Amino acid sequence: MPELPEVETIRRYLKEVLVGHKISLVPHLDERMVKHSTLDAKAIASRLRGQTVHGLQRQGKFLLLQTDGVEGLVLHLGMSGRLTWERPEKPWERHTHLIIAVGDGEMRLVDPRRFGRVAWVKNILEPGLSLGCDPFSHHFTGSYLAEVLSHRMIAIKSALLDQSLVAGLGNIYADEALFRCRIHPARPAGSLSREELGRLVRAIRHVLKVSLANRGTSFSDYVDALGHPGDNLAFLRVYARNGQPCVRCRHPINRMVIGGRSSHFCPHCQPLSIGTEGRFHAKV
DNA sequence: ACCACATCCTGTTAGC
DNA sequence: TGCTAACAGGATGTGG
Repeated sequence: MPELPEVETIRRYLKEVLVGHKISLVPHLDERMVKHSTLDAKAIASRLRGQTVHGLQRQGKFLLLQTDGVEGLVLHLGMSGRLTWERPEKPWERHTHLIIAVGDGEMRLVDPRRFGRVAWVKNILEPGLSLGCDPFSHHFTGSYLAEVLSHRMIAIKSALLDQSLVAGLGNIYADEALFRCRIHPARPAGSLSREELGRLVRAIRHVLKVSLANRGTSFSDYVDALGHPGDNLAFLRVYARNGQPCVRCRHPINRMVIGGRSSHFCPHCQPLSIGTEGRFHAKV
């Protein structure tokens, strides 16, 4: 599933081929992908035609296409969405829902599960996505997390998936970050100490940075704008590794459902009981 | 305000 | 072997 590193990898490539070029045509936009939009599919297609692309920004897992004027297009890849750069003569793949023809190529959105979305917004710089801190922003600190998580009983894993708190994490990197800083995913968010929150912030930045350097994790669907998989799968230490030995202590990795999402962790390195880490082995 | 759960969707996998 | 059912999850909406 495309999370921050995957979306950013796609953005970096598409930006180069799109910016400065004119949209000649939007030959296809499936109405079913247009959600929470101020314009319907037809209107979006006719509005984009003839406009020049001025930028492609990212906020969390959203991509923002800047064209002429202050309005613009918001894209989200959902879970199975792929955004690729193709030759116009290449036949449409099954589940192609959006095609934007620019210069001598086409940007295509293919999304079998249709969890992704396309929306036209009145102000592309303030698209109203209600996103929390960018993990790489200097505002994203242990103090920030302490403030937004204080007295919250929600599992820290669920809190990390809440885009209004931290923008860009998904299931893979939430699990990986919690493993790195040795915090159990089911811990109540408000129970984490300031020291733990500081570790968590550094762990989140680390796992995202490593994945970005590897051009993302190709677990099931993800490929970059040229259709190439990312190289980060080999760097995952807990995600989808249930039953396999922990890379740190050889205990088998556990899987449990938290907030309706599968969570992977080492029960030895990430004890649930508080106040015992580093001194005792949790018994549970 | 906070939190749990249902919803959307289809390709893949587990189970009988 | 072949079918069906469960599963996967990002954002949003609902209801407690």
